[in-house]
Amino acid sequence: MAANSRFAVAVHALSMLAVHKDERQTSRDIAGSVATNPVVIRRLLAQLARAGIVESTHGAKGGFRLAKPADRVSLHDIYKAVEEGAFFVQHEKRNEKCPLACRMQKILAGVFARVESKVLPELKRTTLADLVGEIGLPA
Amino acid sequence: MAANSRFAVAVHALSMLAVHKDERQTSRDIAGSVATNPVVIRRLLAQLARAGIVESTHGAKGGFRLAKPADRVSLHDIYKAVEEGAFFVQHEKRNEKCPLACRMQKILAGVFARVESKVLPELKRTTLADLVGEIGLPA
DNA sequence: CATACTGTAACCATTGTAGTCACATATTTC
DNA sequence: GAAATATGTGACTACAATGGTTACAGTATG
Repeated sequence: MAANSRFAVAVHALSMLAVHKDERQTSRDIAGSVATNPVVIRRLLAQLARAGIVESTHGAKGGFRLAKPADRVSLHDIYKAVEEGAFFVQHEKRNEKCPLACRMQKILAGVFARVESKVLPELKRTTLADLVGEIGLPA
Repeated sequence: MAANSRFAVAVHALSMLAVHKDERQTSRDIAGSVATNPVVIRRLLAQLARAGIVESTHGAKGGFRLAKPADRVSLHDIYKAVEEGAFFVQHEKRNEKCPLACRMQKILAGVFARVESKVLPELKRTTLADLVGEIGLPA
């Protein structure tokens, strides 16, 4: 893995929990499906646990499960939990003495806000349950 | 600068060219406003030149200018020129023997495509001229 | 020819992410 | 209670992307 695939991996892992909603899944199980290291999964799911999306139990027969029904977990919840910040980033330095540079800051903020206002509703509308529905029948 | 601010810097630089549309701007001029190194600007504008968005001339009195009117340069054109790939990225590895993992690929692709279908029209609709219009009157 | 530009290679520093090992802690099972 | 099985997390390595910088070849102007 090279690029930032945290969101994709999170959705994959959570879909797995949603499909097997009656058994706990271990980080090893999930890592097996995602083809990565269990520690990577534990770190990612730790963030999702802090966001109230999953629950974990230690010890034998332990593992992870969803903390709420799949139709109450939106992609936006997941995104917020695992990715920080916005889709676009401004350059933080600029020449404060340049009038254009100073105005660009607000203009770019406006552009980014407009784009985000298109994306967020789509992410909020889609839930884990929708994705699981697309899978067809669970294994 | 830490994060990926190429798109923001590109918009900043191009706005500058749009505002001063009768004089060529040098990479040094632009770097002065953006507060970065001229080479960084030249590298970025070289990509925009390949995309047909700016033109450059070498030598004394040389520099950069827009290759077409500001109302014919959309933010989408700029984005395509300076950022590669999509907004979201999938994890490329997965357990090919796991039925869920295999289906996740298509499901994620669908999700990402839906989000993109919300973003692209917004980027295509907005032009450099729109941004320059927001600046108020040029210096 | 001197000057003033772009284009680009080369290199360094920084940062973010993934991957890995190790281990403290918690829970179940026997 | 001891053994087995989990999570949570610190520490470390490897790697890729980005930005910043220096240097220089090529090119246009006057």
